[in-house]
Amino acid sequence: MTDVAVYAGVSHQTVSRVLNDSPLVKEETRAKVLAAIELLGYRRNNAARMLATQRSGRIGMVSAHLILHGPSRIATAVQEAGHQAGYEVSLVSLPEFSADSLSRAVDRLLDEAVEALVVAVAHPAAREITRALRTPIPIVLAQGVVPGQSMAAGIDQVAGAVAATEHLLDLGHTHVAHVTGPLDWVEAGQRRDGWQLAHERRHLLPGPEVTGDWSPASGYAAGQRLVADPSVTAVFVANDDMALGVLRAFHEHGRRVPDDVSVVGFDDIPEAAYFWPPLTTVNQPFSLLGRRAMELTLQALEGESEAVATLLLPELRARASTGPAPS
Amino acid sequence: MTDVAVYAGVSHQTVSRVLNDSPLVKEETRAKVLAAIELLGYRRNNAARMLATQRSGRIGMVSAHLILHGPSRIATAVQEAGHQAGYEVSLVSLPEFSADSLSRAVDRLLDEAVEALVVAVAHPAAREITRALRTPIPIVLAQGVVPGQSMAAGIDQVAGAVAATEHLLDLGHTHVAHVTGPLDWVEAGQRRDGWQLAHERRHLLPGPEVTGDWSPASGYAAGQRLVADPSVTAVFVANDDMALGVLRAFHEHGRRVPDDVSVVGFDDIPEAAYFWPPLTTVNQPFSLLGRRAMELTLQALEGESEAVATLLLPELRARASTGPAPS
DNA sequence: ACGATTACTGTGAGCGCTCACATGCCTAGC
DNA sequence: GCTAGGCATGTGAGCGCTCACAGTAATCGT
Repeated sequence: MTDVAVYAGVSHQTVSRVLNDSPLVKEETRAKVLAAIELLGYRRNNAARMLATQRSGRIGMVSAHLILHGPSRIATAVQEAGHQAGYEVSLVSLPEFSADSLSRAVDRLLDEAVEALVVAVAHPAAREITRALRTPIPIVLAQGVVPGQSMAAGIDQVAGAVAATEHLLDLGHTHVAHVTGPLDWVEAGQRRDGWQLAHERRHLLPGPEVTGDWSPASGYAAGQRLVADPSVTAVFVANDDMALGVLRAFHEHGRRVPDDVSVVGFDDIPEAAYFWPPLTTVNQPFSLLGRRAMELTLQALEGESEAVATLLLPELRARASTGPAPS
Repeated sequence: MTDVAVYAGVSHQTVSRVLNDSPLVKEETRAKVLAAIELLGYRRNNAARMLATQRSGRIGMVSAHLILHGPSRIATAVQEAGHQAGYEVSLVSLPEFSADSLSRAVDRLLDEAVEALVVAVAHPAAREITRALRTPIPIVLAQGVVPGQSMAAGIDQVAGAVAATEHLLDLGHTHVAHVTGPLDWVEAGQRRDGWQLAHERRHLLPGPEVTGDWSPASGYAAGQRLVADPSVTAVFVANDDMALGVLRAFHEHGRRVPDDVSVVGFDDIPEAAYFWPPLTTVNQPFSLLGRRAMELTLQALEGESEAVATLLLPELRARASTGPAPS
């Protein structure tokens, strides 16, 4: 920086002003400085800047299972929203779901002097752990959100599951089976709750429940068990990947979809519309969620009072995999 | 840090030594310092450390289309390998494929003082742009790699495409149709080359070629065009997502897979084995690629001579979507 | 024509750490 | 008993930037 200053014939402070777009620098001087910067290939040293300003301009995000559709969409959306707000977003992904690995990830981010933390980990323990953190920075949850929680943005999983289940009940099915996700995920539990709630509201007994792990393979295994039960005419599967496995199991056993059995998924992955048959599913507004989470973060950063959780509404996408109950 | 030093009754330098695991500090003193750190909730200021050491311990990665399977797998693998080597990995994703957006992403990373750059962008221009960069840091390519290139790790797309095509020719098909990816992706071109090469080697004429954009929707559109051609008994599709669309188009037109027509995909996404029928496809060793790219990066960081590109071999996974040519 | 304002630019300290070096202490060797 | 050498610790400078403040020159009003 001194080099630039000398070359442009000004003081280091003037160079600093040019770099920070200060309005109090003469156009002519600015041009000289800019030219010197260009010529010398100068880049401002961010570490020094951070040290002097006591700010990092960085927001930390911790996420898990980035290979899955939902988490990866959320991470992308948060990152983009952060960039737009002029922040750098550091993403650390958890190798596994342990308290230990979470706190190591947070540690890592704290070392980078992040000014806020967005936690998108669907494990119920995530809430407690992050709450127990003794740091003054704002923490926003973007997954595994329960209603009424403060500083959190989520998608209403219960509402989505109710919509999916009701869609099937409306078609005349008397009960709906359910393939759950791993129940240590907040979302998996909430989708299961919604499925039960929809039955309760109509005074119906829910169909059988099988637990999966989000993977197509687990859906396939679940499907094979459901095939054995002839009373099952409708299945609500907790995500699209597992629904794919369920569809395959039904195909293999000659059960036609939707003639013999209807299937609904969750997530609306890009592939879902091209399954055979095209999958009725629940679309989640991930991009919106990312933006909302970032809004909350920025508000907190500006010292606004703690906002309450926002729950966004997912939306049913009816396709060919669901039809009236067989008579 | 001074606070800690005072509290522990030592000098700031001793605290620094404890923080850096220096062996020249007495066990007793170390314990005192550690206690003071714990009590005061002290965290070392990384910005100051970077400023003093002139090192950032950070590797930059630029990637595009993180929603797609391949790119996201590569990014995850690189990040993990970097962490294991004690580096922080900053990932910036490109909103689009322009030279401008690439150089902005690189700028962003250079601002963070990254010590090396991993570029995983499949666009041919990426190579030129990064090469033209006037920075002394090592740059490693992890996608869009052509053989013989230096400082790059890639997966041999041509070999994969040859394997896929030959698998079909071996089954007695006299020619294979091809659904390409967007041809401004290096990988899409290379898979197309491999498809042609396999035909040439057997002195056969390749079947029709349709261009897609990686999405299931584009695969579906391509499938509808291929259905119209009764001579098409085998299709090599440049990725699994498009293959899904192709399968659906065939289903809709009553063409049985694999009895009437065989389909091969590329990528081996987790869903592929559960398509209907299960999709024969080409598995790419993404995790290995990520590790390899990081190895190259670390070598370059240690000042080793420029290594030549590594090309990893993908592997055909034969499943039920391919069968003998109809007689 | 003078001080009061405005517009721009310069000065020096300090952010929190590590580096190179200086110092003090203890043990071993003769 | 004295010194050479190793171990443990302390000292001060400086990394590259921004902040608060102190100039200096040009402009204005009366």
